[in-house]
Amino acid sequence: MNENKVDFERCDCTVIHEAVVNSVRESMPHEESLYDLAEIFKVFGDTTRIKILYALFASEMCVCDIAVLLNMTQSAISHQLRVLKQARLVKYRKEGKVVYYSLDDEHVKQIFDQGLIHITEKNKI
Amino acid sequence: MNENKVDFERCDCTVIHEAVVNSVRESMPHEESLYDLAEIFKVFGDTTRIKILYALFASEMCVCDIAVLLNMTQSAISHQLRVLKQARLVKYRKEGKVVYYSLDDEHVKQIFDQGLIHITEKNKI
DNA sequence: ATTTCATATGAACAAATATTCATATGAAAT
DNA sequence: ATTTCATATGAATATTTGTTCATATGAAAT
Repeated sequence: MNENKVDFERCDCTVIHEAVVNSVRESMPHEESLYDLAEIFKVFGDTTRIKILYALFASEMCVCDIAVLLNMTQSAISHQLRVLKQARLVKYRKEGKVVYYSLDDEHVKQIFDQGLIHITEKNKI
Repeated sequence: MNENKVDFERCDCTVIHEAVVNSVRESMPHEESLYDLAEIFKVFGDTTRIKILYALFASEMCVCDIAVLLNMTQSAISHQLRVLKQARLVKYRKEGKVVYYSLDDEHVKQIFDQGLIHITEKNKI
């Protein structure tokens, strides 16, 4: 009796498919994994950082080089490099005053390529 | 003379490697592609949307089901579904009052998998 | 030692974004 | 026709996030 409908307080509507919800719930990855996944994509979700990563695909570069290339402030670039560093997407080496940044992840290119496939797929209406 | 150093107004430092900058500049994709790429990843860069997409990996669901599953407001889910719809990541079909959402992109899973590879890679210190 | 210069960083500000709340829409049932 | 209910949506709010500005750091050159 009433197997298919349940009332939850959190939602302002009556559930239609309890069985589906329960089944899907079990198939969901852990909260933490989902959070981490969103965190990486958040890092990729900014034009400046995407540009920096693409630049580093081509060559290791110092902060100032990147700033000139992207026509942005040294400070802005430095802040974004910190984000990329924390996400362990880039690494660096120091040479005197100059700090050279380079890619620290072989998967970035593949992730980007998949993203581009999505774009081109959706654009050919 | 002075082939390796140039002064640009936009950057508050003296460029070190003009040759590198010029070379990298040529290898950069078009501004528009980079923008579009960042836009998709921005969509993936939110826990709620990631959860919705994972739920839809498992099964087509109506808005209310998703709200209950994720323990969130129907309104919040509806707003996020709109974002996913605009990014053409989900599609829907109506059946009376109920609207069923499902995945509209075969690449999402692959993009997520690449992201997860990055996570697990980086977590094994 | 002092100056110079590349980079890093904290605080402030502006812009973007997620959620909530109230309400609209529209289809089915009464 | 009116009510009910699933979903959509606009406005308001709260939070996050990117850039700027001023300044700190630290290494090399003077």
